Amino acid sequence: MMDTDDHFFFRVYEVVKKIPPGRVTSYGAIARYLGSAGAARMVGWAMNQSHSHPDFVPAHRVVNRNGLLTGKHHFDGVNLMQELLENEGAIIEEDRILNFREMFWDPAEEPDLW
DNA sequence: AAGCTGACTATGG
DNA sequence: GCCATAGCCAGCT
Repeated sequence: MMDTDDHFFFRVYEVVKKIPPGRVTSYGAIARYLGSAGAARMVGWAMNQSHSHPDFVPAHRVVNRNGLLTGKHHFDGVNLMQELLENEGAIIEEDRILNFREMFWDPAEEPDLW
């Protein structure tokens, strides 16, 4: 485990930045990938602080396990998150990604990341 | 220092 | 399939 602790947020950003356009993932999937299953809430917190990260972090591609845009209220515009996702091919209705299952991207199943 | 909070999730009724 | 409950972990008050 080494330095995973201090770099937890950093690692979260690294993973989020690797989410391909047109794909989305969940907080839990990221936490699990980082070896901290159950730290899904921390991933959410990391997103909350993502503006502090020097690089662009596509936080809009991270939603909860139901494909619900739980973090939309944290974006500038109320519908900014939704618009960004729709621009990438997501079909959203009432803050929920209808084709979530089809867009889902699990970092733990991506050999390229390892 | 102790308790609350939250961009979560899994489980049971 | 929807609602309530309980773990979860780190930051914030």
